[in-house]
Amino acid sequence: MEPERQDEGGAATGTLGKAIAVLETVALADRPMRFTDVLAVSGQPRGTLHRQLSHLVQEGLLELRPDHSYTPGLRLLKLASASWARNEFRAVAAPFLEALHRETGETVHLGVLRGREIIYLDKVESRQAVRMNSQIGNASPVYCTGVGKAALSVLDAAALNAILSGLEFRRFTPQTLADRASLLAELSEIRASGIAFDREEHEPGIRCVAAPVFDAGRALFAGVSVTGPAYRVGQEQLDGWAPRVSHAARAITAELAARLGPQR
Amino acid sequence: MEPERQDEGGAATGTLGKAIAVLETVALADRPMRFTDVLAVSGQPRGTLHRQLSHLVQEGLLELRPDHSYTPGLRLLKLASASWARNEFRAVAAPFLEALHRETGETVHLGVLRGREIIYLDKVESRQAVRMNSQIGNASPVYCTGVGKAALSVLDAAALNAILSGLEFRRFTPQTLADRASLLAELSEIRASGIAFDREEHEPGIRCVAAPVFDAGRALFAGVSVTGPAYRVGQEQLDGWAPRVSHAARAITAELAARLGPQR
DNA sequence: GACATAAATTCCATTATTTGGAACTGAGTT
DNA sequence: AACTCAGTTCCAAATAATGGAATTTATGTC
Repeated sequence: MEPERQDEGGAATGTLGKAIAVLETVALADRPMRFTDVLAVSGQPRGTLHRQLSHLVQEGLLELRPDHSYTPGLRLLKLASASWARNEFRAVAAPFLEALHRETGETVHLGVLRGREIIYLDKVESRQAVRMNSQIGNASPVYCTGVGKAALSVLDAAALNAILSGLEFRRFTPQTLADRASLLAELSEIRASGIAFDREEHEPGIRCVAAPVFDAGRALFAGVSVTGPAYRVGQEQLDGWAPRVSHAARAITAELAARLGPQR
Repeated sequence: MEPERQDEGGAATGTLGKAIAVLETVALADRPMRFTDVLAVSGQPRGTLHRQLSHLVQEGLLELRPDHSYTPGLRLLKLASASWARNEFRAVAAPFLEALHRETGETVHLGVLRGREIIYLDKVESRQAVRMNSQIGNASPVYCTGVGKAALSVLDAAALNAILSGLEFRRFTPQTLADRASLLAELSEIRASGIAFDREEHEPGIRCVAAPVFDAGRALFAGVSVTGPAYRVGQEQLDGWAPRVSHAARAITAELAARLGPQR
């Protein structure tokens, strides 16, 4: 057995960590799971898992339906609601994302740099509020997403270096920038133009334009993007959207400085 | 010390329960809390609390900022997104709530009966997506809210009796129905009309019209409401909205039966 | 800049909780 | 009636949490 993980963080969180892993398994599943379903993926002994699920149910984080399937509980929804409403960065950016979506008609993302990955914080997809899609909270590589490259482009040399060293490149598509030199070259172009593209570098058939959003004082490096399918969105279209994306990104950056900057 | 709680559920959830209590304290606070702030409300020893917070941070449920304040973490946002998107009942009702809001211009609520309380599941307030307000997940008394009385009105005698026995009435305003007899009388009127009002019975200056939503097969009893301030919304206005509210409630109820009913 | 004060963090023997294999229950099937 | 499978309960052993006190680190004051 592996006694330690090499990842950042380090120490084990004991009981809580296992319980949250179970919670996440159930909450992120695309359909209600029954006891045996959870047992199969959790890799824990029956007795242990049963007690963990019982505790989660008692706490209101999960709900046990009459048919013995587990679903997210109302208390989780409450925490959900609160953490969503109180994420300042997301809240500041939201109206700009909406505007960008109205202007382009395509999917708009807000992603933030976290270690060596991009985590999606918000997404605006359809005009009707189909908010909080499951994409939110998910991680993607920095080096082959528009938002990722945009965020990298505004890092200082030291921080960039810290991320690049130890970054493992994987070729997702033929277009993926799969080595340090290509990425660095691309980043200096992005620094010059203020715009990053994803030309089917992560997923075949998916393109995007992105621009950086940041608040250096808070070590916040992020990006906004407009994404579309390649069959409908050509390079000219991306170029056409670039000014709007850039404008939105600068507006959010300015708003961050104004709203969060002059505190205490 | 009290060895047991008389509340439903019973057994203690040990470590997890305490950790979640801490998580909730921080996540529901209206501003970032520092260690001492949490210590003051948690009532736990320093060492214990510190380890709990550390674990929550390591799990990504909380985030520790450079200024030593704790805020909800990205993993909580991820769980948020998922549990929000996957709550079937909320998702089924959402478009009808939107429509009701467009028709009335006032705040629309969706609340569900949980034990002896109403828990708010969704809320549509402004046209711009200010969704997931902090009200969501909060509990209110059944006997003095429109949604609560609407939900009670569709319960069968046994279930209603189980809730009423042991219900403690509190007079929030001069209009509050603060005893069983008044409430029962009101409920039979609601049963006859299919419409419940809150005439400043819970909060002074706040009125609403509500109608019941239910899926008896799943023991789901809920309600939708349109709420407004008394200075702007008179009884005539509530009466005027009543048909629309009632229509929305029946539409949701029907949709539930169609979407959730014929499963397995 | 040095000092005083408060806040945050670490330590570790004690204590309580989790662990997990196995036995039990009950519903559905052959 | 015997069999299977999902879910639940049990309890001695192993493990993780506890919490008071000491230590380090931040913050404010003169």
